[in-house]
Amino acid sequence: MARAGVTKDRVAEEAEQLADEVGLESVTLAAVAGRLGIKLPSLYKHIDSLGGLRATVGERATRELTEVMVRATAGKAGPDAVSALAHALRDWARAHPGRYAATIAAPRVSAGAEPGQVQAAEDAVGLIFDVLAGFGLGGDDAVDATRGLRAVLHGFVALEAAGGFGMPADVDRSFDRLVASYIRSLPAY
Amino acid sequence: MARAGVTKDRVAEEAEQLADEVGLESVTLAAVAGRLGIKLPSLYKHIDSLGGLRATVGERATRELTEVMVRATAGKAGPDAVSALAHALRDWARAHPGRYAATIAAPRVSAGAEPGQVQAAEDAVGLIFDVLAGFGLGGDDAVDATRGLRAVLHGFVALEAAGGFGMPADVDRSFDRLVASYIRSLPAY
DNA sequence: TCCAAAAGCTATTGCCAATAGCTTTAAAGC
DNA sequence: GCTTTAAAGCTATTGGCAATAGCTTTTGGA
Repeated sequence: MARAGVTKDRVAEEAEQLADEVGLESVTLAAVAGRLGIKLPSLYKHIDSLGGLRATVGERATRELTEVMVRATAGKAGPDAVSALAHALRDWARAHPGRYAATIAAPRVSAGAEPGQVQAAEDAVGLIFDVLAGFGLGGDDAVDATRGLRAVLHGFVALEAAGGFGMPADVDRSFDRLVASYIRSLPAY
Repeated sequence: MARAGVTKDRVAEEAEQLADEVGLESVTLAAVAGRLGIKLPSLYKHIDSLGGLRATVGERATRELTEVMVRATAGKAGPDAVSALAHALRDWARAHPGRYAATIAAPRVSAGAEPGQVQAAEDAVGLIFDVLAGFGLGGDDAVDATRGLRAVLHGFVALEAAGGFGMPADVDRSFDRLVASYIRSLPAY
């Protein structure tokens, strides 16, 4: 009965949606199969393993996030571009928490990472690098600044997602000020 | 045969060591029990559940990290204190990756968090708050600056632990510059 | 010395990932 | 239009794990 019409992409899409709903760690193959209307073992006609599916989700999510940031920074430069990239990343991460988590867990280059995954991660970092290029940074300075921005953005988003910030004060404002503060520091790199 | 001499603290210690060795997510009750020389079901005489054990590890790790940061900042103030706190946190996180991960996953105040866990998390944040107090910050400014420092530190440490930084450039230097950059931005808060 | 609570055990259940091997569908070739 | 075959589904099974039930043994205090 080969008629459920399941494809690798549909499996990945369902896994992504589920990850956003219940958390990346709580995605089970049984639940993904159930959503697709097939039984768990049938999934193995489309994936290698749970780990492989997670890696696929990570790569797709990384490409999606990169695309979102590219659009957000199009036609902008300097502080405007950095600010737009920062807010685009946070907005997307809040809308897609499971996908976002997959982008961080993904680039395990140490283990046997697929070329596509590595490329996707490099493209994402490359975009940040390019956006910072307008500040006249070169060599190690640019590397340090890129790492700094990635740290600032991931740290804030991850703590926010983990419920690490108490209710009271305005979290949006805290983010705005952190990003603005980072941008002001760029000429010093 | 009540003679293995297992206590709640010993269970937590073994879970912590295992978390540092294989990762927090890969800690199984079977492995913890094996290390203690007892069978898995016997563990339930000392813990409530796997989730409860993870919460206990998180609380203990938060207290340990706070203590490390307190010692590192003792007798220091201003930029020196912030820098010492930052480096103490990163050093401890690199030495104890599983424990560190537990400190972030822990403070799920939204769900039913134990009072002890909430207190431990508040103490840790309180220390950062106090260290930043020397910069003349008050009210929301202090909250924003505290969130900013937490984001910077967690982001860098988490990306580093995930293998997010490619091999080449000196990671220590990137961290030093990010922390210095943050400290320079403090008067502007 | 006794006895009751603490701490261990075996057995069992249910969920999950993964594999083996069978069946059915559907498309491609004739 | 018929046949063949690969793809895509299925059931059955295994092994690991968390969790619970219920029994046994130890051991410290009355």
